[in-house]
Amino acid sequence: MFRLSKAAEYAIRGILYLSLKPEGDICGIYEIAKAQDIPTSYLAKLFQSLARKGFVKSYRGVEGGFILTKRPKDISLLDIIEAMEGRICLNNCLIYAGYCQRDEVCPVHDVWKEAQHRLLDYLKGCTLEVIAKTAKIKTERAKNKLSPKNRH
Amino acid sequence: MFRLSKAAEYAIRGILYLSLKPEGDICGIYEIAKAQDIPTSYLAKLFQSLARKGFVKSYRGVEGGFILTKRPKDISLLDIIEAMEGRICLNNCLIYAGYCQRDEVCPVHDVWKEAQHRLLDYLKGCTLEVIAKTAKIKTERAKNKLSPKNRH
DNA sequence: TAAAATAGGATAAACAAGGTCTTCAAATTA
DNA sequence: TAATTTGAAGACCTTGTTTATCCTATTTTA
Repeated sequence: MFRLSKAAEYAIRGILYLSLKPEGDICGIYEIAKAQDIPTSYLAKLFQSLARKGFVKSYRGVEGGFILTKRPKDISLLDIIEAMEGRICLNNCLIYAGYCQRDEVCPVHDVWKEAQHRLLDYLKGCTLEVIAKTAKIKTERAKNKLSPKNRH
Repeated sequence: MFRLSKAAEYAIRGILYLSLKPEGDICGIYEIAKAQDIPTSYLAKLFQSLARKGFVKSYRGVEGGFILTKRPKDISLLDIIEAMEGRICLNNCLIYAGYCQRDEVCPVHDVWKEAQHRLLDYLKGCTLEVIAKTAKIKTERAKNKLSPKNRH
């Protein structure tokens, strides 16, 4: 199935939330989880791995939490996805050059190669900075809708 | 994980093989499986489902087998993939309009929408006819390599 | 009758999504 | 300075789903 795992989805949302905070703000896992409606203990685990991979820095103890270690313009969706799921690979024949024995005969191989290239290219261009701009517009639009009835 | 299932992969190769046969040729599952190096009984099951979905027609009994029921230019990779895996959905928020409650606030939603659109568009354009052309070139190139020293 | 599709169940392995519990580090307080 | 508290780190566990097969009958028809 061609679907993003929840792990990657949560990681993206979590990091995006961090990136929208004032720079240098240490932010606890509970706050992020609450704000993004993600199971806290699960998100904690994901952030541990994000810390090991250098996306965030962790602070233990009272007032501990996480901060972003890169600038939003230097983090793309592709970066986060690959950190959580490993390299994107639309088909087995693309695992690595030479993996697929049918490579030189199989005409479908090239199709996947091209499809993957296009997808990666697009996701690479989607940095947190770019997304944050959309976010601003969206939340403002949502605010304007703050008439009586309004669920989170 | 973002990967095509073997079921879809096998189905694509199987149908592609059929499409390269002279039109109207009934072709047994064993031949296809052998030629494409796919477990026979597994491919049999896949072709049953492809028959139910109208891609191929089955003939039972001695000399039975399958034929293609559509023209190669009317079958796209997307058709086959969706037949085997259901609709492509890069992220949960795209399951159907309204499924994702975060839809109007989530800035990542639009990215996935666009990415999915691009992928679908590309796969839709990859018909068996188009692929068959590449196939011809590839097999000829492979044949020419039958001289002593010639790697890639 | 023998070859071949049909129908389906059984399976093991991998993966996804989450939870629990203990340990470690930092800050606060007594 | 020692104890307490807060919160991340890390290891392990559970449960359900999906994948990829295999296998065994049961038709069908040349």
